[in-house]
Amino acid sequence: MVHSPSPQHRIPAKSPRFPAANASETVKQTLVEMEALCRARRARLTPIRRRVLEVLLCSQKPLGAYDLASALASHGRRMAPITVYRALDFLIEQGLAHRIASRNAYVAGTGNRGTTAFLVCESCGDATEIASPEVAATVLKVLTERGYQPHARILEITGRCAHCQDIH
Amino acid sequence: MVHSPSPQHRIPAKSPRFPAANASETVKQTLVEMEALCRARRARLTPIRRRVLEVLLCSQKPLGAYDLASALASHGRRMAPITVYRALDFLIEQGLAHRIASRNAYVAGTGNRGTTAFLVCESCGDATEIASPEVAATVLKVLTERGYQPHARILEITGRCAHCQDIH
DNA sequence: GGGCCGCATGAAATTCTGTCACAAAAATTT
DNA sequence: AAATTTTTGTGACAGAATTTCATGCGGCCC
Repeated sequence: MVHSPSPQHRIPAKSPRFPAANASETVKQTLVEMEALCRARRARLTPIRRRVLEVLLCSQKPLGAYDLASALASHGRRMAPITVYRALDFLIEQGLAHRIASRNAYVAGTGNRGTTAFLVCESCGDATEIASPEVAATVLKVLTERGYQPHARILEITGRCAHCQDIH
Repeated sequence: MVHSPSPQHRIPAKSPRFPAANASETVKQTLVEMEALCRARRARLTPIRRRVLEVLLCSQKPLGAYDLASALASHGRRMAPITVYRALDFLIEQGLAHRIASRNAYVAGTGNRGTTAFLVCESCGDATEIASPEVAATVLKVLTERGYQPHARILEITGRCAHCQDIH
């Protein structure tokens, strides 16, 4: 079910929706790398933040804040919204997560804090992070042409992914 | 090369926040044009839809659905959310309005239903519609490269506008 | 130790955004 | 005129995000 053979940023293709504790090997390794990144930056990846990041990493699709809150429930009580949002704020600051505004949802990122682009499938909702220097450069150019400070963060490009074209 | 002197889509620069009835001449004219466009398309620009469109046209900034609901209140009762959203759905379908997802807000459009790009100021929230064939082309290219069907609709580019750089 | 500061967390309430189901009204078609 | 489709109205509700106040914890300075 791999969309294209391009080896870009891909997050493990395991299926559990809210994998709680059974993070796959790949996720575990990514997590370790991100921990290291945070240490290097002197940013504190606390247990809560780590757990939010882990759930995001395990999910192939963008998750809503309340999905996260449910996924991280304990004793039947789901995590308070504010807690989730605070964790997300931190992760987004660090480039470890991104907000997909068109879906009010969040995905794990790569740690890169520059301009990032996502292909969002309007059918299945899947969001694929792509590294496209070409798009980044063009956007930067347009921004400066119009007197905008190049703070461009995240670019969402809506379309229909290869997989969903077949089905429907 | 579309540099600064491009006469792109600009919406009249009058100031009233919720202009209710005092639409400027320019707005009135635009409205007439859009009415004609709808007639040509056999799309029904009903009074409600027209009023929503009018408020959007009069506002220089993106408005939230509830801003619209308040602006269109009568007898102290604001318009029901669903009514606003239904009107917005119609307008968006017709390309007469766009959703700025990063702000949960809406702006008037030009009627063009192709790919549209906006420069969104992260400071003042202003959204400027730009016609940038270059960006559109680049995005299209990337989309097809990845096997995406080129349905790209609206592109939001975040930054800080010239005006806000001075202030802060 | 005791007090202070910065930071992370917890909890409640509130507001904002958006949708669903169903009924009534209006326009279009036959 | 009757049937059908489209639009609008109403109430309830889920989901998204922020505000406000309180608590706990580690380090630090005296």
